[in-house]
Amino acid sequence: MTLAAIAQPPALGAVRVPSLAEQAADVIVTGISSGALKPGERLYETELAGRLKMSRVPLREALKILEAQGIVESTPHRGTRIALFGEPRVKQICEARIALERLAIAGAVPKFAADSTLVQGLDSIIQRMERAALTLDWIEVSKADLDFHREICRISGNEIVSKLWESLARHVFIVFGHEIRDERDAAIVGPQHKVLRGLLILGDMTALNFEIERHILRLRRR
Amino acid sequence: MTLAAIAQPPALGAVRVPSLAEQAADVIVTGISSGALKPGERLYETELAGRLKMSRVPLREALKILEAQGIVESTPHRGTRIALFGEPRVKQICEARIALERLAIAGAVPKFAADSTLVQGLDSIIQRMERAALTLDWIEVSKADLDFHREICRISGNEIVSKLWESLARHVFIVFGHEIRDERDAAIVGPQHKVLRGLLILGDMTALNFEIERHILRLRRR
DNA sequence: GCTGTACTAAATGTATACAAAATTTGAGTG
DNA sequence: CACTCAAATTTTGTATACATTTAGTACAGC
Repeated sequence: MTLAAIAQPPALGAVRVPSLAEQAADVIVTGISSGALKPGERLYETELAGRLKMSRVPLREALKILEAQGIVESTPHRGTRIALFGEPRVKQICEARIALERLAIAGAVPKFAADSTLVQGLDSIIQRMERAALTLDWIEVSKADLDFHREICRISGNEIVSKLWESLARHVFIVFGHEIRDERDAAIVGPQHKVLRGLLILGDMTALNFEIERHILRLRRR
Repeated sequence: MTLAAIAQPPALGAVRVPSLAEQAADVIVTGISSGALKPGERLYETELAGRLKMSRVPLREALKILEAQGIVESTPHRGTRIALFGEPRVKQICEARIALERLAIAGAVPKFAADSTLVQGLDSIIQRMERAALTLDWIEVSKADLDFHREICRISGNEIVSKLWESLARHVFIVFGHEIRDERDAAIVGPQHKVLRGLLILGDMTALNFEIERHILRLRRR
């Protein structure tokens, strides 16, 4: 075995250059979130590839990823459509999110107890979130929000939960994009996450199980 | 809008001809489950495509799907490897499965109460399972097992849960493949699912939440 | 006038070919 | 003999081109 093969993590701090397929998937999801692409809309491979300045091959790979995640639906020889994001779907996303995040939190709590430096990751994300909230940059707020919860999944060490979260996060990002938010929301988005942060350190699972549900459902009751 | 576009479900009873990418994904998963492909093993696109008698394009699409589902891991320009399925991973899969299936069950119970013909789907799957168990055809038993739980997800009407289940089911299928089972297991696999079937009709959520955990964890304590 | 069918066009599914990146190999040097 | 550097090989990433299937359309038959 060679030395390079042992150093599995790519240089540890290496700049991950995502493939065109991953980039395309992100652009499509961002497009749906921003409203440029509408739920139910059909995606023509040739046209979309042209707009994204790439060939059909990486675009198709992106569509396969998004299909596996439930963002788009495709039937053989009949094309690909963006999934619908109606009220029932949003409810389902929230339900799944609650279940998944409870798992992540349960796994993360002992890690926070064992290593007190772990909160720093959350803190810097909250900072980023609050900075973005000041300028009402909701896209950046949403990304930081998702990063916050992604970080909890990562810390939990549960790779299955992390993977499922990646699917769900794209749905949530799209739902976030369709929400209408104002200055009042900007004021509370930071404190909301600080509550979770505090409870994670305390390790009070009862309170966490209650609070994470409230945290996720807060969006829907407006 | 055309008529064909309204009849969204492709002919309702049409034989879904899966694309080569989907076929390839299934073959790879089956290969991991059967031991032909080993966890940690690197997958060379050209070689694998040759063995599956297809070109690299659909194979790569398959790998993107499997990567999104966490079955394989790939880093740009450095290839794709089969994920490791150690003891912690199996535990994580079971945990996620319990959380997900509880959601599916909660959604399915009212549907069973509203339409008494829905159980027939479960019954025919159990029949299939028991027939396969008689000949100790564990691959078919596993597939029927997964179909049973997939059917619950479908009946729940929760498409998010269904989608996440599709990811998880492949992990479970691989874990099933690594289990060693004998005649005694063949005798209990049917009754086990009949217990769930009965509780689903009764609609006793407390018992279901308890039983589904026992059902899933049974594998691990051996 | 309506139904059914053959034909045309377009979009998807797949294969081949080329470009870029990384690992491996080996020669040269300290 | 170990180490460094660079060429060569391998492998992945992407683009172009071809085949297959489906949807749309016009026309003939009833």
